[in-house]
Formats: sequence, C-alpha cells, structure tokens
Amino acid sequence: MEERYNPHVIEEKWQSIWEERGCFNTEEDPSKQKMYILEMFPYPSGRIHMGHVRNYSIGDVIARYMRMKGYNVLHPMGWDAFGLPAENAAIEHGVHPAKWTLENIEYMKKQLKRLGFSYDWRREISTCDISYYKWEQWLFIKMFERGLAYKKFSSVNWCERCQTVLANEQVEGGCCWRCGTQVVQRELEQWFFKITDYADELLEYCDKLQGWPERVLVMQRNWIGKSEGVEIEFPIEKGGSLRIFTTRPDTVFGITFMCIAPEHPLVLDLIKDSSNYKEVLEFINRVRRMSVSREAILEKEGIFTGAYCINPFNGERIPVFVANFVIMEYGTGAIMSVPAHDQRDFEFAKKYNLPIRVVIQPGESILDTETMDKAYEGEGIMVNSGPFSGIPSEEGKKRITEYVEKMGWGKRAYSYKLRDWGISRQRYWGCPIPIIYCERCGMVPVPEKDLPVVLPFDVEIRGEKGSPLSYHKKFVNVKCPNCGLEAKRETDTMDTFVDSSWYFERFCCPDHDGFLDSKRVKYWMPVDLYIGGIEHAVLHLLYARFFTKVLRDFGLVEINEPFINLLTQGMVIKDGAKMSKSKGNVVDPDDMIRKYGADTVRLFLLFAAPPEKDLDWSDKGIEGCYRFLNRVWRVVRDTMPLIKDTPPYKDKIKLEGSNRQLRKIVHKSLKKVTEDIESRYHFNTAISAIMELVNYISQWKPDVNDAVGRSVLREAIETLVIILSPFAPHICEEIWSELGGKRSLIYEKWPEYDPEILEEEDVLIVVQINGRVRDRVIVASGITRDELLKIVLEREKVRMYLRGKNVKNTIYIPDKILNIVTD
RNA sequence: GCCUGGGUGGCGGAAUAGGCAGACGCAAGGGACUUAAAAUCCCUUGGAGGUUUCCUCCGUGCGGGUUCGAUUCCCGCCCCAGGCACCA
Repeated sequence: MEERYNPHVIEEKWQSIWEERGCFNTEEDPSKQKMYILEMFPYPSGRIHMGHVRNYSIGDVIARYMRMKGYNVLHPMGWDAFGLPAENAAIEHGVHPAKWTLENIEYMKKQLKRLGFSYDWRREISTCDISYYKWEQWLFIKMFERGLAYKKFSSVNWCERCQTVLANEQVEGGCCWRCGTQVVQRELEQWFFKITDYADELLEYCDKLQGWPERVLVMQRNWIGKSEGVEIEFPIEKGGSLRIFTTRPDTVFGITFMCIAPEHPLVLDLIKDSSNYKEVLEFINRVRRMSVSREAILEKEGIFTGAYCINPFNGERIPVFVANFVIMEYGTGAIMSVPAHDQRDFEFAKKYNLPIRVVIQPGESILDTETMDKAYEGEGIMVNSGPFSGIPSEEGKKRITEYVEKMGWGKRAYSYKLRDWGISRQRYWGCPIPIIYCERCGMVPVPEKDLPVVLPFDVEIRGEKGSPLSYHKKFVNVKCPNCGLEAKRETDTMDTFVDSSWYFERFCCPDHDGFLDSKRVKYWMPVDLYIGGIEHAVLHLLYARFFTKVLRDFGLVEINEPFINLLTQGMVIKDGAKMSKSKGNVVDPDDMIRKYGADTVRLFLLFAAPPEKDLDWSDKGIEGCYRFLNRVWRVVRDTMPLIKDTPPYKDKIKLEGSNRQLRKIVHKSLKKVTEDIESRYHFNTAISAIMELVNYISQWKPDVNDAVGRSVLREAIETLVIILSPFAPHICEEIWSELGGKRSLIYEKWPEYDPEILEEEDVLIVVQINGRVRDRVIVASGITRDELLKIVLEREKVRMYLRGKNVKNTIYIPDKILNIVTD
C-alpha cells in the first residue's frame, strides 16, 4: 500500500476501471427489485457548478447504497439541451447554438466523469437530439388531436429582452425568470397545453404524494388555487344577464354595486347607452394597455358603465362599473361587490362614494357603516339578509347556494388560479412545433411519416423581431400534407420545459425507435427518488406531473404520478450569497478536484449540511474533509500488516474487553449509517458517525498476538471501507483492493449489523433529582426500579441532595433515566 | 397581507419518539515531534463563579403554560429566509 494518499492517481484508475467494466450499466431484470434514482438533468451552460456537484453527489450516495443493498438501480444522466443561452451565445459570439451546446455537453460530461458518479452513460440523452425531439413532436400531435394542445389569441406575458412569450409559471414577481426583465402583456396567438383539464387531479394527488416535502405540495396547491363558490346570473336591466363568481354567497344582501373587467365580452354592450361613452371607452383602453398583473400597488379605479343589474334576492337596482382590479382570466371576469365584507370593494366604495351595507355581524363587536375603516372579512351572523338573517355565515353559504340552485339563478362552481400552459416561444433553439398552416385546410399536423420536423442548421440569429425560423424560406414554405397546396410551417418552438416533462420516461428506453417502449417503462417507472432544487416546485415538477397523467390517458404509461419520493436540496452559498459570477464568489469544482480530489469534494458537500438546507461553502471545511480521508488512509496503512492475511471476524463466540468494545462501535456505526442514508437522507450525520469510527479505530491498541483481535480489526476496517464507499467511492475501492478484494467494491453487499453485539449488558443511567442531573451510575441493563433505587440512594451525591427531604415519587425510564422527585 | 420553513457555542451543524444540550467538523489557544517549517499526534475550548483531580449557577430568539423533566408539545410575540399576491 502506498505510503501517501494520492487521490488523483486513485481516482483516475478507478474511473477507468468502472467505465471499462461497465459497472453501472443497467438492464431490466424482473427477478430483481428495481430502483430508479434520478437527479434533475442539467442545462449545458458550459461548466458544472457546485450546485450540480451537490445534487449529483446526493443522488450518487443513494444509487451506490441501493446497488449494494441488492436493488437493480437505474441511475441515468442527460442534458436539457435546448434553450436561450445557446442563442445568446450565437448573437454575442457568432457561434452556432448547436456547436456551443454540443461542446458544452462534451466538456461537462468530462467534469461529471471526473467526479466518479455512477451513471449508466449508455442511456445519455440530449433533448436537442433529433431522436429525442422527434417523439416530442409526435406527442404534441397526439395532444393536438385530442384538444390538449390548442391555439388561442390572448394576452400573454412577453419578455422584451428574450423576445419571447413566457408561461405564467415563468414570471417571477412580474419579471422574467431567466433574465429578470419586467414582463409586459401582449395580445398574441399562441399555443397552449390544457393543463387546466387536470387541475382537479393534480390537486387531489397532492394529498397522495407522501414522499414529497410538504412545502412543495403547499406551493403546488396554492398555484392550482382551487376555490369553492357559486356562480350567479344577475339580470341586466336592459336585457341579458351578467354572470359572476363568488366565494361569499352569504353576503349577497350586501351587494351595492358590481364590477367587470375591461376585457369582459359584455363591456361594449353595457356602455352603449352611457352618457359619457367616450370617457368610459378611454378608461377601458387605458387599463387594457396596462400590463401584467395590474400590480396590487395600483390604486383601485373604475368608471360607471351606465348600466344596472337587478339583485334577484331583494330586487334592488345595482350599478355596474368597469374596474381595473377585476381580472378577466379568473372566475367569470365579473364580481358582485360587497364593500362591508371585502377590502377591495371597500376601498372602491370609499373612493367613489358608494353605499356600504353590513350583512355579517362578527358577534363580539358590532359593525357600523359610519365608523368602519376597513372591511370585515371574517365569519359572523347574517343580518339585513331577508329570510336568511340570523343564520351563521358558514351555514348561510350553504343555504344561499342551495337557494340559488333551486331558483335557477346559478350553480355551485369552482374557480382555479391555474391557467393553461403557454408553450410557444419565438426562438430558434428549441423543438419545432409540428404544425402546417394551409389556406384551405387550416391547421394541419405534420403526418407521422414526415416527422421529425428538423430544426434547420443554416439560420441567421439576430435576436430581434420574431422567430429566427420565420426568415428561413426553405423551412417555412411547404406543401400542405392534406391538399398539396402551398402552405407555411409554424415557426415557433416549444418551451424547453416541455422537453423536461418526459425525459425521465425516455431514460427507460433511450434507444427505442418509437415514443416509449412500454415494457421497459413499466419496469422502471415511477422514479423512486427524484433529487433537485426547490426552484422547480411549480415549474418543472408541475409540468412533469401533468405530462405523466396525459401519457397515462393516452395509454402510453400505467402510472399516475412520475416521482414517488422527492428530495429538494438547498443552494450552495458562499459569504451569505448564492454563488454567482457577478458577486465574484464562485468556487469552481474543477479547482477543488485538482486540489483535493473528487472524493473530498463530494464528502464535503455531503458533510457540511443536511441536503434540504442551504450549504455554506467553506475553504477550511473542505480541508477538514481532506484531512479525514488522509486519516482513513493512514489508519488502514498502519493496520495493514496486522490484517492483511486475517479473515474478518465471523464467529459467534463471546468477545471480551477491547475486542468486544471495538466490534460494538463498528456495528453501532453501521446501524447509524444505514439508517441515516435509508430513512432520513441525513448524510452529514452518517459521515460524522464514520468519523467517530475512524477516531476510535485509530486510538485502538491492537495486540499482534491476538488472532481474534486481529480479525475484529479486519472486520472493522472492512466495514469502514464499505460504509464510506457511497460517499467517497474511489479511495474505498483502492483500499478494498489492497485488502485483497478481487471484485469492485460496488458488487459487495451492504452488511447487516449484528443486533446481538449491540445489546448492552451495562448501561449508563442518568440520575436526576427534581429534573436536574445530579449523578450517573453504570448498572446491568434491565435493572428494575427497586434494585436501581437501592443502589442510587446509597450514592454519596444523591444522599447529599436528598438530605432533609422526602422522596415523593420516582420516574424510571428503563436503562435510561431515573428521576427522584422530592417534596 | 396570506402561506411555508427556520432562529442552538466564534462558525457549519448534532440531539431520529418529551429524557445527559452542543456529537462530528471548522476556527482558536496550549503542548509534543523537528535545526526550522509543513504534516502528524496529545490537551483545552458555551458563559459566569467558586473552596479548582472537583463543584455550583445560568444557557437552545423573547414572554407565558403543560410536565417529574421542554431545543422538542401548547398559547402569545419578535426576527430571518422562501413562495404567493387585487384570485372575487
């Protein structure tokens, strides 16, 4: 064995052995229990960053552990290869997006290999490969045929900088998720996926995803935003009716006005006879032009339409306003306004001097219209509500809803915040949408035999004015597959989140000449553990769930949900901020590997914090991990002469003294590491347990002449190497072969701990007096309360504390604690 | 504003089911080895105090409560991070 630990030599050696022998290649094997471990695949931005290394180190621990546990482990890696940065590189440096992307992939793949992750590289996929996006186009057409992909003219989020449309999920605080530019609204005809058809199921299954962190589920539930209420038709005085949605039917007697969105289809009709028609129209146009979410900061504004509705409950005449705070996309785009019990309506009423009528009294205080300075939105007793007065508001909601249905004025209804997913992107570097526009036939999907619609290579990318594909005449001009007349291709490409919505299914059969090989997909899916950043809580993770349900309904997969367990890892932070070029606090994994080796880098990222938490990068901390691996090396090197030709301890004979102590510590560590990996994903405490074991072994004094002792030591070293191997695989492989291991350590079985040795014959019992620790005694385990008490009451310290006091009670937790309570 | 997390030494973090708070690592200080340095090894390290091989008191954001016993459970508050935000 080498005198010194030399990570670079060892790591290179084992990485090539693993590769040559195809150690991580996986095939379906019905005789073995499958285990699909997946980390979110990276965008090939150019270089691997610490966040990736952390993500993949976590996944690799689990994958390696599960393999040793005997599972048939699928652990693939690929590239989310379409996207805007490639095009920006083209604009800035004149390099073709394909070239840029492929070079990045090549470089990053080398980086990943240098870290020794146990991937089956034969399954590698890139979403920009024709063989991948062909099937995405195929699926798009299936969705188009069933109405799940459709085109509509609507107001969409537009990023001026990226020159493209964004989905609602990609707008963060009114800004573009990628570049941070303020998003504006534009009226465009765009492609959408009908995710809203699945809103109820996506919501319902949130309760069934028990392996997901609660906070992700909460975010998804809120994003779907289902609320229960009732839709009511209010007759318009001059004819027709206005449909509103409310969650507060209990307040219908408090309506003093109505508000509709400027985009409401009835708006022009309603204002026709208005005395100040021009002014109203101006207002409408001004608000419509105004962007976005019509930010909450904006003051409420509105204008009277000149029209009135009738409140069917009491026959009152109610003025109808156009208001800037009413959104067309939610509910029905029209609301009933109850200023006494809704803050927005209250503000509006105050501004325009509209009446406020209290119809819910809270009980403990009495609301008075004159003195109210804000709306009361809580529960209470209904008042001024005709036959419903006196009913508690919660009960009133039900009663009014039933009444509305009985009278035929409306019906129970649900409203959702979730909107359909806008997937058109006016960009080049993405999957072309396989649709052809024909003057005679309309929208015609590209026939399956003509797939794929290949993204042309010779495209000029200028970064302005529409999709680059629209300038490519050979691409655009095409014959209609239906009638053969001149037609034009769709020039938009798909949102890259479409690419990542089904890649985990494709990993099961990457070489399949078809969409998915159902047999193989059935064997591997669903993913048993999915690991990635929390930032995808409502983007990728919602889309992927939606796609899986669509595929299921198409009969292409048999599962309802793609990911059984989800582990969301925290960011890698340095000096209190996320690593970024602009802050200049980036630590390059390559530099660290060069300095300490991959095992150290992996170990530090796993040791410094539990996976869900943000991790503070520490230059000193990683040195500590490097020192630890050196200590491991030395302790093995120094014991090697004693254990080289000794078999590990196996007998059932009763061990004594220090041999017994060592074996006990070994099996305790094994138990701890096993449990920490398997049931908690707490790698930091697993590693600290291994550190304790190493500390113990290195101070343990072996007796050269004691064959039993040597075999116990051999078992200790073997166990150490095995349980450390998922975290720091290279050094462990090297030591394993030095120990005489013939095959790679990855074929070694994860050992079972011996419960017998863990049974304590002597236990330390903490003695408390009135809840304060006063003494500790070592006694035989299983001692009864009376026996223990007899011993404890004789102890000097205990007697001192009990002097002059009467023992009132004793609490005894067997083998743990004795609490003596006095008067 | 609403919804989630979270607040423990100088720092990262442990304490898994209410039972010894501070495991493990970092940093710091002292010592050994060395001509010297690096590396390594040993010791100390939450705070205050004392009669200093030991002992006492205080201590997990703040204030209460439940309990023999609370970092852990309950109530009220403060602060930090993330998500949503005119959603009717």
